[in-house]
Amino acid sequence: MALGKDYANQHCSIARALEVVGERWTLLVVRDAFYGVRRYNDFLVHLGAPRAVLAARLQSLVDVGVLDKRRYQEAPPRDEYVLTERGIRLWPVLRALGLWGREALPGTLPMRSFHHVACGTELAPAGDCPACGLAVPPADIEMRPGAGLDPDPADPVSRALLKPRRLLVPLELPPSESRRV
Amino acid sequence: MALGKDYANQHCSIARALEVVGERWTLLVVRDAFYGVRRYNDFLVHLGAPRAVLAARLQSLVDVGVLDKRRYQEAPPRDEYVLTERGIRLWPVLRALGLWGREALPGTLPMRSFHHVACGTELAPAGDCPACGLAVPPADIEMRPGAGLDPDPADPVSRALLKPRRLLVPLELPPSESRRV
DNA sequence: CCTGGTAGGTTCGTTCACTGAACCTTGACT
DNA sequence: AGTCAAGGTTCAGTGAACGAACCTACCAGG
Repeated sequence: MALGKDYANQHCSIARALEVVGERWTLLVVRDAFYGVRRYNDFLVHLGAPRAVLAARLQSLVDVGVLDKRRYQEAPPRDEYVLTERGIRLWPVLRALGLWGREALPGTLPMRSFHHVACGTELAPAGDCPACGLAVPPADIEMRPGAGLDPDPADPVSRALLKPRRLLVPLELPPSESRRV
Repeated sequence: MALGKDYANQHCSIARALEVVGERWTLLVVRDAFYGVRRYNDFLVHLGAPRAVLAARLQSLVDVGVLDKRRYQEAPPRDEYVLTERGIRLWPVLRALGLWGREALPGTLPMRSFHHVACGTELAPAGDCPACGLAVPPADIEMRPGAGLDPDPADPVSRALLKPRRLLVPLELPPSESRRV
């Protein structure tokens, strides 16, 4: 958000958090990372953000320790962006935002639902499993598509996200798909 | 965020929520509303946002039904901005952000803690009361200042927020205080 | 009647960030 | 040598945020 001076003297944890993840696109990048997106180009086609902005956001998320940039291939050199422990702790924020967007805003069909991978039960609003009575970490959550999703999206990342998927599992696009940008 | 086209075709509840509350200052306005701030000038001195931006944010929050603008005095005409039911449902978002800002970001002293007003117990991360085993609505939460707060802030709103306060209770500033802007 | 003060804004010029398009680099493949 | 893909950077144009000044309505004191 490039705020610095104004938010800095707010003496407030909420303001501090917003300094880090409050800029445009930032939380959507983190959301995609939970959905398994790891590569620059996949973020790009899924978000539709300008390349320069995406590069800046990825860099700043790495700088604050939310994402880790790591080499996954040497020739040609390719990096991927993976959520750190600190980034994974942002899940309750995304969860709360998504819940509010779905329930408090009018005329929204449910886009995705989140289930405990061990038992299939849909998670309670607080993020725990009603059946097991346990707090469910993001790695044990399965995302399932809902009625509000576009059934035939244009970009390959959205198409891959139409299938039920466990959070944080890297998204692997079929080679034929990655060509359609 | 004036995004419209880009976020709009994201088919995602998180993106929809961010369209509404994702702009700079917006969530801090909502936070202040939870703390009892209701008047334009109080938001202004506490946030330090430009007047034009604050006016635009308040108006857009009224437009989307998060705040209600209502006349509380006729002569001279004075309006106050109060959280609606829809706005109050944003509490889990602020809670999650504040928790992350405090626990995941380094070097932060706790600024405020939140307690169940019925028993005084500090709330669990999910927002429930560990002693009573109940989900606690914002109206039953008491905010208490923590070690990270500036003990002698410049503006009267920050000074008023140094005392333990129940959420959503309107902030009444002593007349002598409101003069020091 | 004149001045001053307060609440709640609007207007305006400057600065800064976002946008979209084009371009660049590295390495693999043919 | 030419082409392709990934992952960027650069750049001009636009829109939003910023800070200061100004405006309006009302009341109080001298």
